[in-house]
Formats: sequence, structure tokens, C-alpha cells
Amino acid sequence: MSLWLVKSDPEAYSFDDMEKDGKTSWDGVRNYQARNNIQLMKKGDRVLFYHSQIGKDIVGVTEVSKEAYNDPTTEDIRWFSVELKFKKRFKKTITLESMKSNEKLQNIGLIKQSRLSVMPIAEFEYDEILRLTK
DNA sequence: GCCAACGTTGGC
DNA sequence: GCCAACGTTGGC
Repeated sequence: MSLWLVKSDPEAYSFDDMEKDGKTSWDGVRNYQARNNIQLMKKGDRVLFYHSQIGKDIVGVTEVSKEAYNDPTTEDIRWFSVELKFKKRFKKTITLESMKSNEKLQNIGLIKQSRLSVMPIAEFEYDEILRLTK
């Protein structure tokens, strides 16, 4: 099982929307690196959900419920989507600020590559984030 | 609202 | 194939 993180501007699509919908098609990604990551996602992979712009925090976990398929929002066959389902909301969210000041999270994609919207997360990073929610 | 970072486009 | 111009993202 692999671990990932996706970003969303809550004004466009928030974790509240995600919880309400139960599952959603993660489409509209128009960046090759993010696209490549989407194609690597497997059913059952855990995906952290991060709010960009507003909040700037990881708010919970989703799970890949359907592997890569052609992005339904475009005719362009270069782009792919996955289906994500709501898994769990964190009692305490993890802010970007707290990650920046955490020794173990210095190399997390969120900090290293701030513009990438779909990125892999290392197991120790995932564990550390979960630990911080407690 | 500004601007740095960075990806994409298009002229040459 | 290079690189300037331009557009977008996202933190501040």
C-alpha cells in the first residue's frame, strides 16, 4: 500500500464536501507530475487531504476506491482521475506551520514542492502526521 | 494583493 | 532545442 497527499482549495472543494459526498472523482489535474502520481495510485491506498490557501492544514484521510481512468472533465486522453472515498476526519488538523517546525517532516512534498497537488508521502511521514493528530 | 516558484507555450 | 513571455499556484 502506498501513501499520498492531495491538495484542494476548500473554496473549490473542501473536506466537508468530501464527507458529504462520501466519494468523489478527483479530476481536473493538469500537471504531468501530479498525473503520474495519480496513475500510480492503487485501490486501498491512503490519501491525506490538505486544504491549501485557507487553513493550510491536513484535515483527514481518504482512500483510493477506483484506480486511474480517463479524466471525465476533458476529451484530452492525457489526463487521468481516481475516485477517492471519505475515510476519516482528524480530531486535530495538522498545519503547514507545524510541519515546517517538525524535524521529521522537513522533506515532505508540501514543503519541498509547494505547487504540486498530488504527491507521495513516506511511511514515516504518514506515521508522524497521524501521531500529531492525537 | 503581492510575488516567488515553476510549468507551459511559442517564436526563432 | 533554447529561452523569453506568460499563466497558475499557493504561501505570506
